[in-house]
Amino acid sequence: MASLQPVRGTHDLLPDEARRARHVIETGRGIAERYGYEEAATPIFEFSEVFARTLGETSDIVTKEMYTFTDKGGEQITLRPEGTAGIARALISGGLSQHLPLKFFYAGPMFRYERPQKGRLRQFHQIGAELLGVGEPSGDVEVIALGATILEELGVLQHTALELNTLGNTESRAAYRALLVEYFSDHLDSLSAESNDRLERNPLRILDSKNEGDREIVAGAPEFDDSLDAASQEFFAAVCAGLDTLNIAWQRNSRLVRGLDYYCHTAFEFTTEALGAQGAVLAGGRYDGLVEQMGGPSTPGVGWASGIERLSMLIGEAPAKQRPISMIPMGDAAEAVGLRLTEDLRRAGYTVDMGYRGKMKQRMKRANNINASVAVILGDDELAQCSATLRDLDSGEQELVALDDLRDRLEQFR
RNA sequence: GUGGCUGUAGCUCAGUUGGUUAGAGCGCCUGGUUGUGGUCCAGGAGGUCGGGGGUUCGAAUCCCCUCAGCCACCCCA
Repeated sequence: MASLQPVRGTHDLLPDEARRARHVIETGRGIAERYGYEEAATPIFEFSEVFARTLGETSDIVTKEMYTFTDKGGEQITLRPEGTAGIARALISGGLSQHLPLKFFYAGPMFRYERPQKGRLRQFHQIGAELLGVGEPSGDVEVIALGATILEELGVLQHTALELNTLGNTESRAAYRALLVEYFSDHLDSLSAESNDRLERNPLRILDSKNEGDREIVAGAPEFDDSLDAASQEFFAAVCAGLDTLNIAWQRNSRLVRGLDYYCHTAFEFTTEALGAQGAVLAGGRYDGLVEQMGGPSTPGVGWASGIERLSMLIGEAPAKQRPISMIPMGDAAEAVGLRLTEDLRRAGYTVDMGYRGKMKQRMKRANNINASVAVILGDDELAQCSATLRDLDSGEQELVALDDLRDRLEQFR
């Protein structure tokens, strides 16, 4: 076995898998454009502070998952663990606030130092969408609808369920958090060690604990809805109503919380059973406080991200490759003619393969292996008549065609 | 980061209580066909049994360490 292993949690995208990833990205990009989202790309590394400040000092991502290093200039740099912070930073540093609302689509690699598992990698890829400058619930609806449409187009929507929750506005969230801390503090001894830890850092997370003992205690915890003020309730109701209008099925999950500090109001996840413990396929929410927290003007935002590898695992086979035409010259004279024909056809838009060596049998075999639809055979007999033999590789039928007519005759094999 | 399972040819796997040159199917290469693939027949190449150390006359097989994948926790995409 090769002693050269890829770095843990990374993997190669060989053509088969690359094609699937490309299909996911192109589908996402195409649909995002119909919704008015334009592609944007931010650097894959930023000053560490961009993530540390926005994701929350106590979040898991910041405390243990960031790939951080000091560059040769002494700067603290971090490989991006997610896409939203970079977009927000770009909004501020590019002075884009005066062009709001802005609608961005992005695709690219993300990095998190985690223990790898199926559907969980250290370098993984996401597509994502961000809507900036829209504080209305219709923004949430649009963003979720975009996600649903992409999943549908990829053929995976039926394998997912949309879970929806609200975290309320800042005031409601703070009030609920206080109630939770008060409640759980009375049960400190019964809570798991992990949840004790969470009480300090992110008490909402306890609601989502899978620990049996925790669940019993959680069952008696205060309900989020009781802490929601009128404005927050109204907002959530509007989002739900919008989804209903669009016939997007959803279910309330009052345990659904987000790990990142900047989320408020809507939180959602399209989840699946098909990926083991990694249920989230496409997830996001509203982050009205983020841009301001980074030092920019107060700017509402809502968006989501989706794991390309996870989507790829759900879609099965990628669309079929283009079937090439196989050029098969026999001898030096034919080689030169074949080279020229191949180039002409390629420039005319055909996909053409011409081998670099080998006897006819080997070249035919290669034509078969690459799933060519037709072989163009050029030998002395053909050249003498300024013609080529076309062999239909599916039917096995072949015919002599004048070189001048070649391009037209190949039209049916495109 | 914690716990568990796994690791034999390019791929999927077999390998009997430790015993001689580690096997199969698929794939790959060559020939049967001086210019005809996909079917068929014949032959061939390819493995330091994840890596390192140990026990033993002898290790793919037993023990320890390590790396990687997978599963659960955690977290999420």
